[in-house]
Amino acid sequence: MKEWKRTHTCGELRPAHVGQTVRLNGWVHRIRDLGGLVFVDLRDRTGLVQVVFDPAIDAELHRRAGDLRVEYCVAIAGEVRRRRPGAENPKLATGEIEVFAHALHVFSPSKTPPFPINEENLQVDEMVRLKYRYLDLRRPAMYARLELRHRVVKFIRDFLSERGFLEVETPILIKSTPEGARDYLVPSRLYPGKFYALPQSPQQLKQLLMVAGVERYFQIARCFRDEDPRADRQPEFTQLDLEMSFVERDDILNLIEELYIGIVEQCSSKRVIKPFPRLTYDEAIARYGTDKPDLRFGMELCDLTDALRETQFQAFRNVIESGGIVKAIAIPGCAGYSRREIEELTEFVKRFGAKGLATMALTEEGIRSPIAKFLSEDELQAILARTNAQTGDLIAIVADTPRVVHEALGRLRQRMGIQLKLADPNLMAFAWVIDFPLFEWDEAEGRWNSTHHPFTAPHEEDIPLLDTDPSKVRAQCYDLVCNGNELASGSIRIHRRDLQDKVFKLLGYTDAEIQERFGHLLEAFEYGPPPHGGIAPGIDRTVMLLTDDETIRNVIAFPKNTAMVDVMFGAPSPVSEEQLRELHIRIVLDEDDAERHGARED
RNA sequence: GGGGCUGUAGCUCAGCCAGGUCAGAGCGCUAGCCUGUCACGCUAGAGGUCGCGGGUUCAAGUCCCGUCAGCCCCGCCA
Repeated sequence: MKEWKRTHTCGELRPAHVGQTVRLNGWVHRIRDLGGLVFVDLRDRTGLVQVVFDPAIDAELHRRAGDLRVEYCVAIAGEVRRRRPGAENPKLATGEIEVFAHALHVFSPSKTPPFPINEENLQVDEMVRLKYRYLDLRRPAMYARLELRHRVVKFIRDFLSERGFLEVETPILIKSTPEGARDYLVPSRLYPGKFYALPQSPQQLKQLLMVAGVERYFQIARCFRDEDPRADRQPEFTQLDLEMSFVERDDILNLIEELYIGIVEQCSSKRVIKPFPRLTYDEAIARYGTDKPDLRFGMELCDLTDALRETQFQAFRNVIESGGIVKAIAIPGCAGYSRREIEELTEFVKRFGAKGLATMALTEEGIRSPIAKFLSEDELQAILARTNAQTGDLIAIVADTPRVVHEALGRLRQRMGIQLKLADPNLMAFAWVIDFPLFEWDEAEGRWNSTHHPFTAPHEEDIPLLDTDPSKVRAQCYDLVCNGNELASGSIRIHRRDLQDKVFKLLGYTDAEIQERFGHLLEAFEYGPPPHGGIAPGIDRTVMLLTDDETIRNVIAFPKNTAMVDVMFGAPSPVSEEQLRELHIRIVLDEDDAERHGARED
């Protein structure tokens, strides 16, 4: 290696280097063999440079260059020369110069890669990319993602360090507390029949750090949740976990707002809207039908309930009389939608519980609508006025319970915003959503659930409602949303033992359960816990938004696929009898499982 | 647990909806030619159990059933 060690990187060479003899290390990106002259684009992580093999310099070397193949890992030594006039390549940062090789060393040859490394815009089957992830990551676009992620995390570390935060590591092997998502379990060898769990988040640990007097904590924390995957989810993912003592909500909101403005402005070329709008949960639901609205476009939900209270259209009237609501959105420019296209939208909203979708197309010739004949002129005018629809728009109306109406129209709004390209891809439209309800009623279980988590503090003035109407208690919690994604979630925590007990009781925990699951935290809270609160932004999603990726997998170096399989390593995999014996574990498969997956290593 | 889409050469795809020259294209690969290319060019060639199994038919990438795999979504994600 020593005599071939590089003096320069490929991407840094400029006309200023002309005349210098340089050594370069890298991979053969592309070869153009003209017979009498061989051009090789040499690539390292900094970029590309053109190397020329000229028989006039060394005939034998020129011959050997002809044997090079793509992705060979090589060193070359040569002289930097300015390119002859007209031969410059403005597409390359190094395009004004080239390196005339006088020596070549092949560190290692390469088989032909299973997919092209040198084609930027080729969409390759993700299964193949994941299997050969080390080759996928060689592609400059993928390296750029790793690099961006590094810069984002470094910015976070610097930003918080400057503000007095301490980065503290918390354990990966902790205790299973069967709240929320399914835990990943790790069997204990020393304690037969007992298990550790991987943290879904360091939630309780960071609160204990506040009791410990750390005051300002953060961690780039790996979290594990055994739930079914999605494009924006992985079984393990990374959060910026953060907690502060002696603060109130706005201290955290202001800090994170400044942090995210910094991330976007320092690490990307996207725009942010400052300051971040703040919406209450109720407002977000009412206007956008979701608690994670995409604010890059309008198309807000309009309430038609009042205007249609006396309507003769039974479908609406029945809904309203039984306590439901009627809302609408005006979808711009879609008045020309065919029956088939409208039918497709109807199917879409039905997936979210709507019984149907009423539409009114505002064409040049007037209103085209299957329901117009059931509505009075006043009612039609009210709908037009409230939706502020213009000629050419398609008004989409859903009548149902508030929950269904908001879900269906909220999803339709988001989908159409993207489909109609109303959302500026260069804009990061952040917003805070605040004042979530502390509890939500769980129909299936017939009890209250925490909207955020059971340590979330209620608003002071709402505490009396805990005894009278828990559904009306607002939580001191907050979500950071951006472009229709939830990026972060946090809250001011309960630090009073009596209040915490009261909340646990409301959630239906018995004293024994409270003791078993939260005893350690509650005991700590008997030793002078400070008022505290925190937040946990998702790092993967943050980076994914900055890179415009459709999936979180693209910003994770070694992700799992949607079957939760690591196709490069082949994990999960069977383990040996010996390993199982040590862990006191016996595999019990039912017949279907046994047929589909062997769980033992033979 | 449920739904949708996809599966043809190493890669990206056409062919399927009207079953019968349907084993095809581009890129890549191999060989030859080529001294200013930069997606080099030109010539020739190799390469496919059309995901797998079954069925219908004289005949199946093509139609039917099942199954596997991938992606997306619903449920789930305190």
